[in-house]
Amino acid sequence: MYIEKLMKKLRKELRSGIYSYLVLSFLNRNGTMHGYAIRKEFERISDGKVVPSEGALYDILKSLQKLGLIEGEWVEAGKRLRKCYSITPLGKLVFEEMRAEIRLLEEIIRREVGE
Amino acid sequence: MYIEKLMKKLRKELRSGIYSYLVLSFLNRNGTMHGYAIRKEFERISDGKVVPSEGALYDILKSLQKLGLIEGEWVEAGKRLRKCYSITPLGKLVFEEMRAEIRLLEEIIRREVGE
DNA sequence: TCAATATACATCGGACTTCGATGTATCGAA
DNA sequence: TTCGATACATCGAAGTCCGATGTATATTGA
Repeated sequence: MYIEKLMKKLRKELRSGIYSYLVLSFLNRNGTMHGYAIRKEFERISDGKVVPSEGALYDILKSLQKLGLIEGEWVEAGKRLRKCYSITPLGKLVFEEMRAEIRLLEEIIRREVGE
Repeated sequence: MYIEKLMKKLRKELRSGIYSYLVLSFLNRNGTMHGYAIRKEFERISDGKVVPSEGALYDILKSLQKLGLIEGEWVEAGKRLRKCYSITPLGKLVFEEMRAEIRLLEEIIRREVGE
């Protein structure tokens, strides 16, 4: 159905940016996590409703790393190598700034749309 | 400064989608508006803090029109032609759906980050 | 035992976004 | 008459998320 596809597209747009924010928040709270665990955390906190695709998540992780907001490190887990991420001091700073930005947007939406 | 540029980029991401949502909201509330007026409305309701660039706004308008959420019509204003937009029935429907999606995201952020 | 499922990482092309720069043109006011 | 506000639009750049695809190990239950 047309409206289904439409909403999928618009949902995607609305979520853009919020994914990065939540990743920073998870790492800020939990210390260190690997990609798969981060994805599980999205599932957990949103009841499976707000979960980036695997491809998207690794893009986000790569991007945040490139920006210096998180750090990745290869860690042995049994015979398997896992890439574990943690937030940097800059990441913590930026997280707080993003928080302020989100509050601003919430405020504007509340004023505009009501409730 | 690095963090300035960083925040600019991240702000942009966070705002993605919300612009479309607010345009629909303006048209839903005001009936008919032209592009420039929509931009002024962004300035008004956000104290100049959340305003898409001109390029971005016309892209958004074009996109919403293509999706069938708004309609554009050329109207004479003195000797000048203005393109006036209004929301379609589909647009109203989608606006409500987006509202639900935004509430969901707000709820998740509130649960995750607190307050 | 062995087959399915879950865990875990990553890349690629496609479709799409916002932005800044640029261009055109009209209007009102100093 | 010149400047700034009004008003529209397009373009390339950089970056987004997604779905598909690929690789490989661990676990579980039939």
